[in-house]
Amino acid sequence: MSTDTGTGTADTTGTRDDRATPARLRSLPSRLLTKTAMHADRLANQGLARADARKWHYAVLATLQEFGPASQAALSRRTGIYRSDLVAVVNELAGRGLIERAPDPADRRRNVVSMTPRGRRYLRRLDELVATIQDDLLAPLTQPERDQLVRLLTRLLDHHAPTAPHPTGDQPA
Amino acid sequence: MSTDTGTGTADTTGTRDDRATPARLRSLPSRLLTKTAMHADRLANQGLARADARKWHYAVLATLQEFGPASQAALSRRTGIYRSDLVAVVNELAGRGLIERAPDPADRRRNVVSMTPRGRRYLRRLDELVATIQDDLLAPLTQPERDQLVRLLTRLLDHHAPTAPHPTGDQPA
DNA sequence: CACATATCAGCGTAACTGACATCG
DNA sequence: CCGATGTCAGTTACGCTGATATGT
Repeated sequence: MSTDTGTGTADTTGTRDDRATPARLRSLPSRLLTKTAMHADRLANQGLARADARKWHYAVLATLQEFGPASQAALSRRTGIYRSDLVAVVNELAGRGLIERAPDPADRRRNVVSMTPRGRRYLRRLDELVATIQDDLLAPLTQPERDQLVRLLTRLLDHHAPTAPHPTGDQPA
Repeated sequence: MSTDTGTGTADTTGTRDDRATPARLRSLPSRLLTKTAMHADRLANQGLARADARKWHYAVLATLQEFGPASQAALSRRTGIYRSDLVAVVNELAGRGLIERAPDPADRRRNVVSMTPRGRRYLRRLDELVATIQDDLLAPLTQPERDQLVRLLTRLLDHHAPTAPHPTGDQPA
């Protein structure tokens, strides 16, 4: 006993039960995750847009601050952004004077990317924005609930992405 | 006291701390959501691919079964698939004989979409696949934990998508 | 020679927008 | 004339895959 309107009671006429999500989809974990992530992304993008930034910019700057200057390859591995896509991000950040890209004298293949003072100030602003975004996103939850959510998601993620080894040389994380 | 390697201890040399995600990103709820959703999507796609299906196909078929025959516009609202994109999905499903699209005699703008017997059988198969997928996705969690996760996500979603009104005529859900 | 780095060019999918003809 | 419906064309972002030139 559950879902079975079968082919019976139709709604060919149109305007009635309309616009309701079917039960089987409503509580599908994978769907819930996707939809919620979508809203989270929207919030994040809108929020960061207030500083003309996107998630990638924040990821790179935060990584630079926590680990210090690094090559683009290292940045790629740590942020989870593909080497190929990272180029554009680095270009943009460098173009705005937030980071600097200089050839590594020790290894001439590399670019050493480092933050500028302006980049550091900018990152502080982004940190605030990000904090606001998370708060907005998690608004309906109490603090313990938020912690629980983070724990549950972390466990799912750790289980499905066990410090992924990478065949090609890129990292899909 | 928390995160502050500042510009100090660098890693210009390359191979050392490499490949670790910065603390500020690691537990960011929005990031966790996005990443987890990404893995969930991957699982769903892989799983459904075993029956040459995608999420949209499942959504449409499940909706048809629960509400009976409906116009494409109604399907769009209930599934959250845009009217424009729904066309292709309906084409595919119809092409495989899983649904039927017939002009509505009562309202000549409409197509009445309904499932065929073959579509019903197919949906049963998809239902099994989907169940397996969810189980795979939630593997690391106990049943109460799974329920909790669903509850938390549902609350987030309900809060941020309060039966969204739609300006244009499409629904962004 | 095998490997890493930076870069570029391109693909597939998904969400989304706009326009348009048809019809109520 | 307004609004809904089905359809098509096109945009943007993102994840991901080569391939290539250079250097270790």
